[in-house]
Amino acid sequence: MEADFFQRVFEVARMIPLGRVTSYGAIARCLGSAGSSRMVGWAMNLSHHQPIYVPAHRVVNRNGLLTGKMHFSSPTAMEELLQNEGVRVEKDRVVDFNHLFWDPMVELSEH
DNA sequence: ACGTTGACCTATA
DNA sequence: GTATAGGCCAACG
Repeated sequence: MEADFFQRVFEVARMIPLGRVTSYGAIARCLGSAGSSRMVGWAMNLSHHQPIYVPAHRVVNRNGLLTGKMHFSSPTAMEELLQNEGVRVEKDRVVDFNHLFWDPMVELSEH
């Protein structure tokens, strides 16, 4: 069950519940490559080229900052998508990020 | 082929 | 608490 790193990232990203957010490091750690958090960002970049829908807007950095919003169709598309799901975004930052944080490793482990 | 960049994180001072 | 350094691996020029 070893798929490409990017493929796995897409899988986890799709598992993110609606109205929840996670971080690159959490996904990278869940995949076993804790230090490869940067590759998660690259994977998200390729997510737009993927046939499946990948909610890249639900993935933010450790500080809950929308660092990748500039890579979206529009500079405001990311926060608009998040707010559309009920996630409050202020100044390119997720409000109550700690409360909305979704750790794939913990959630999948307890399941 | 080599050097730089990048949607980041952790550690140390 | 902030500031600085190192690491990570793939894509781009």
